[in-house]
Amino acid sequence: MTDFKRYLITAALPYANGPVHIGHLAGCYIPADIYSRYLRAQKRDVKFVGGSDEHGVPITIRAMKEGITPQQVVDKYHAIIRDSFVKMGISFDIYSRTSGKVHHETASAFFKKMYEDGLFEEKETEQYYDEKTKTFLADRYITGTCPVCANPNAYGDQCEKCGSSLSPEQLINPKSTLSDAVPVKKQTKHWYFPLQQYESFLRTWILDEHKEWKNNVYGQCKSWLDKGLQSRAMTRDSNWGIKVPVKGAEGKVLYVWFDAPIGYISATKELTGAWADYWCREDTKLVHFIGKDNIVFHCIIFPAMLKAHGGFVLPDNVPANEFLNIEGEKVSTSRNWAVWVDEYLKDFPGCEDVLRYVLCANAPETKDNDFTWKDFQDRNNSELVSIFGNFVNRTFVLMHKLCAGKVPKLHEDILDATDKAIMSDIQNARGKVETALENFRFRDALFEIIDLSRKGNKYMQEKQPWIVAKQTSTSGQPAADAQKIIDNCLHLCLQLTANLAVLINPFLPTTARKMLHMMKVVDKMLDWENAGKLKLLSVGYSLREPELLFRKIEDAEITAQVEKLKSGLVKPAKITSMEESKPGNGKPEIVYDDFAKLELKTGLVTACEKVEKADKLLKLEVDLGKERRTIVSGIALHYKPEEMIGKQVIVVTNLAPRKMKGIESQGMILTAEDSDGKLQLLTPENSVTPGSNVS
RNA sequence: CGCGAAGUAGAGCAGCGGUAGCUCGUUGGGCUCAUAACCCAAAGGUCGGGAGUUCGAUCCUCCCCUUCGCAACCA
Repeated sequence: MTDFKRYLITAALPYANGPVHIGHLAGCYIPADIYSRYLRAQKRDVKFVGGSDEHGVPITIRAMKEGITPQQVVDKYHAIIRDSFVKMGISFDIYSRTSGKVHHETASAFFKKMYEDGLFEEKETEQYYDEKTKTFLADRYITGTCPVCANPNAYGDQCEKCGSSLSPEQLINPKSTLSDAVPVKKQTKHWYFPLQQYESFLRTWILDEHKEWKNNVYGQCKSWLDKGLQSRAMTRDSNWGIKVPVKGAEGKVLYVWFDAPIGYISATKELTGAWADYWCREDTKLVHFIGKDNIVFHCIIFPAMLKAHGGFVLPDNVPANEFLNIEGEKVSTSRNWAVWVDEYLKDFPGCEDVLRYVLCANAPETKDNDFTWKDFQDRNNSELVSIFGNFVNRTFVLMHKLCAGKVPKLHEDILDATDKAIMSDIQNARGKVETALENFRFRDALFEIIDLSRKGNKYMQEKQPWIVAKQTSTSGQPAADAQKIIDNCLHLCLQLTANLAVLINPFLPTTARKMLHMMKVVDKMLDWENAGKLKLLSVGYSLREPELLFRKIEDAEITAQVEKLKSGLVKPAKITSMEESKPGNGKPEIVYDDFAKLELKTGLVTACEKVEKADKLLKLEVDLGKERRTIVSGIALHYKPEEMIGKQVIVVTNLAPRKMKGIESQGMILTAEDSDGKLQLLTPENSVTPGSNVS
């Protein structure tokens, strides 16, 4: 367990169709970096690898929309992402990319070996195909009108407006998002990986041998295994990606979730000729840092692939974090509700460590957490500036004032209980931080360090050397006894400061370097073995004037960020596209005859009840004068059943009937949607006879 | 609908069978070396709701509610 010879740390490959935001950092890059820096400080053999994930359909679609090539898309974002990581101090030993040559060869060979060993199943299925752009369409890339709520922008797998799960067949007027073509079904062949064959292996390996994994990870794996695994297609129809290295597989590429994790292997290959030591020897500890959305791929599918291929180590742990929300709402890149790292770096130059601190201190380790700018400011101003920074600063200032700028002697003869307590606090801190880090509890580890500086402040307050200094002898200098007390206090505070530098180094590397500079010592002092030692600074050594480690963050900066976040918010896609298009609306012009095809009548709701097991559906009985009809409508989130009764509504009466949750709906009720997604019934201004024509 | 995780003071978190704890914030006091920073103290919670097991439950069991995630060819 503890005798691993090598450590291989991976952080999830960010998808190169956009920049990274703070949720990405908090989710895996910061914890992975802290862990790697900690291991390096312990002089362990560690490789920290990562890279951009550059394949997959969303990239080809972005390229198509922007009129550039997929390669140009990934080149652009790979550069931005890499730059953000470098500036944030994420210390990858290599940051590679999956469009690279080594990766193509590695992933291709990996697939080929599995293929030749007969580990895949070949299956022919029918899939939707866009004949105009000559591409197969995932359900996600087919849109049409939702049969449940009539949202015209529902996806082939789901309607985001009403949350209904859909399949492409259910959409009214299905269209390809790529070209407006009507999708047609077409035969296609793919290679499936029969995960079920690895079920018993996975069961033993995870459920029996890795009970120490985090609750969220273990729970989700157990759920998958209990449900039973199924074959999964490992190839896709696309021309962007890694060609399937099999005869007759033209126009097919490896599924991104097959190719991406192999990217960890390729990156290691690019880094070192000794890559196989890290991937193939049992005494390597492999740790994948990821966000919770990736759990199954890293705990089930990739390990099964590694096992099937043979010859690779399996991850020892997969400490997945939950998600970070922003100002109470979940991050959404499409709505631009995010704090982008590249923008933070421009807005807060020199404050990289502050963001590292806040994201670690508030990391979503056990549940989703919320990032607020107010909390960012509070943590900076109180914990970093007031507690940690201030301790270091007052130590240095006093040392210059009372000890002539040199490390004072420790007079063992007059050490009292308070001195001894702080000495053991310093010695104990290391163990606490180590335990927390070994168990991937980064928040706790960081807290222990801040707590140590808190104890330092308290110690100094009790010793109050500035008061003691006033006990002067006849010469006007502090009395000899008084000076001894001052010496001891500042000696210990300085040793504590040196310890803080060692401990904080994995978390806030830039801050640790600043502290080294003040103490005039070399990087070597940051070696982890120095943590807990009380003789890091030698007596008589002269130190520099202090510089401030952190600056206060003003209210104005915070309100500006909140403002920026809110003003940058993109309204739902439908509304923006309408604003952008020419006056009128997004749909093509029609003639009167098209409109006349609709039969619209007024109706009176006579009865209404909620449809069971459907969040959004109400079942209504509507009086249309000559007849009564049952209509199912997706308005339950906006109207209660009882308030619907007696309402006048406008009904489309010649719409083909459609079954929803087993109830046949014989019409459609018209509503208007305002900007925040709330539905309002359309209703006659004054009461009219049920069954009146609407035109 | 199914599966997983989470719901504890104003905020963020810990505890997980025996009189509810930490940090920040708030209020009051003290100090002045320190970036109006530091130290001390107080106020603030029927531990999501309900039932059960137990001498006793925040902690175990069951049901329900809320949030997030996963799955159904979304990386």
